[in-house]
Amino acid sequence: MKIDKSLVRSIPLFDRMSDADLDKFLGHAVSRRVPAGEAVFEQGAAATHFFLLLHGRLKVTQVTEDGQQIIVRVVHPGDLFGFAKALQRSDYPGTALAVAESIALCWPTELWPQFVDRNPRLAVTAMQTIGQRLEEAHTRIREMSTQEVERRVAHAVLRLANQAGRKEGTGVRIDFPISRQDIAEMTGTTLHTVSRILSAWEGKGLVEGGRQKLLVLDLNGLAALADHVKE
Amino acid sequence: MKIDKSLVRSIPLFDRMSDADLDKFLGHAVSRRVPAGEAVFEQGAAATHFFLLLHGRLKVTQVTEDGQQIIVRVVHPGDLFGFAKALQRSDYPGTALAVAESIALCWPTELWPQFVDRNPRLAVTAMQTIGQRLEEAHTRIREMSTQEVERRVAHAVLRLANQAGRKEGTGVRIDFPISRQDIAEMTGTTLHTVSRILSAWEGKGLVEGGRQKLLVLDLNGLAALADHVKE
DNA sequence: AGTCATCTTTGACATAGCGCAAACATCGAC
DNA sequence: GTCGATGTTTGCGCTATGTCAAAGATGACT
Repeated sequence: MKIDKSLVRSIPLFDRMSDADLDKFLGHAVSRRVPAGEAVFEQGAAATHFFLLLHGRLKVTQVTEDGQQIIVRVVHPGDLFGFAKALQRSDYPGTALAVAESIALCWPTELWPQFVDRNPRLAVTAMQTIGQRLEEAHTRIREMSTQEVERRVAHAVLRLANQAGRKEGTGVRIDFPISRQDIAEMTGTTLHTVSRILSAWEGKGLVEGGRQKLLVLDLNGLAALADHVKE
Repeated sequence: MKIDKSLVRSIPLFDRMSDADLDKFLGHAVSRRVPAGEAVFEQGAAATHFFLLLHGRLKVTQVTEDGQQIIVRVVHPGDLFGFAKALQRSDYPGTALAVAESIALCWPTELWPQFVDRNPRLAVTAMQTIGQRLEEAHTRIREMSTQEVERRVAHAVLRLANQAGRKEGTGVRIDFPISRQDIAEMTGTTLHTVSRILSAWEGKGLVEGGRQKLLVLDLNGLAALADHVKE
């Protein structure tokens, strides 16, 4: 298996690993193509592998007992995901669904302890990564606790623009198919409300919508909305 | 410094550490008494130490730019807190306030890497701990996204009863001073709404309130409320 | 005992945003 | 090009909750 090392190197989790160890690590990996709409793993399934996204885009979702769905996070190229076993779970807490054609590296979870034993730094950096996710989660909790829907949506869109934005003409295109429903599930609201908000924004020239499309025209304007303390 | 090893042993983070290493670890600790109402550290301050709560109770809070406060979590005896540096932050993301007279062990953050180097397992178990917190955060996000206030409050109270409950007569007493405002900040609502909800519950004989007091009389009844899918 | 600072309760009112429903747009398949 | 599936927009009414306000409780301090 021949894998480009540069992408792997670029992610903090591996940047300090020796070249030999990295080769060994990659040697155990299997790469897997995932067509859009297909799941890499399902919520509740045994956590047999952990993954690194090389290309494409995934959304990790959870479904509540009563059938409601939320988007836990979006996985971008270079992100590690399906970490469950390392966090002492035996099953995946969510479903990872490809929203665009994707390619992921897969390792059997059993290998994780070995890699950590051989390379203690790995555990440290992994912990930092998780720590970052924890912070993001707290940010989200803070927003949901204190901000009204429009500001939350503004923040979510800005984050997407940062993480998955591609310059396009006057604005920034969100670089994967995303529906109002998705945005609703990321911000804790309904697709109706999101639709209304985006329509209003479109009226003000802040964004430009479309079926599963979003183009941000005025980042500053959006940021103002997101930060603006209503007076 | 003489410290009782049994409590420290009982927490997962240290259960696999050798006796010699544990002694060394504890040898570097300083214990600190924190009177109720005083902060162990403040949001934004340089993360000079990390801590282990031996006795008492803390709440970790964050304040938003516009002055709103939320409670990130409650720290119980045996919990590690003020972890910031291990997660690659240089400052504390929140304030840790003693809600009851407390005693904490303190280590300088610089020691963390040493301990990890000497004891790689430590990093693994630490990561598991953080992973658990991440899950809790996601649970909270899920609840805030999909459940109405009353159910969220029910869940929060049940959690408190589990983690800080002391049997008392017919019911379970929440074992530290907690205000309606606190519960509101844990569930993303206002103290008014919490007060109304608790009053209603009191009417149904589920709980018994009081100034900064809460006694749960009917755990099952509350659980029913928490799980009940409204039909 | 009395005073004060904090909490708590409750009422009245306002409204954000949800649920429901129906029309409309877009895209891929045939 | 037509059709069907899937996503989007928009109107309308409703209600859960926030906001504002004021009146009790409770407990600490002197």
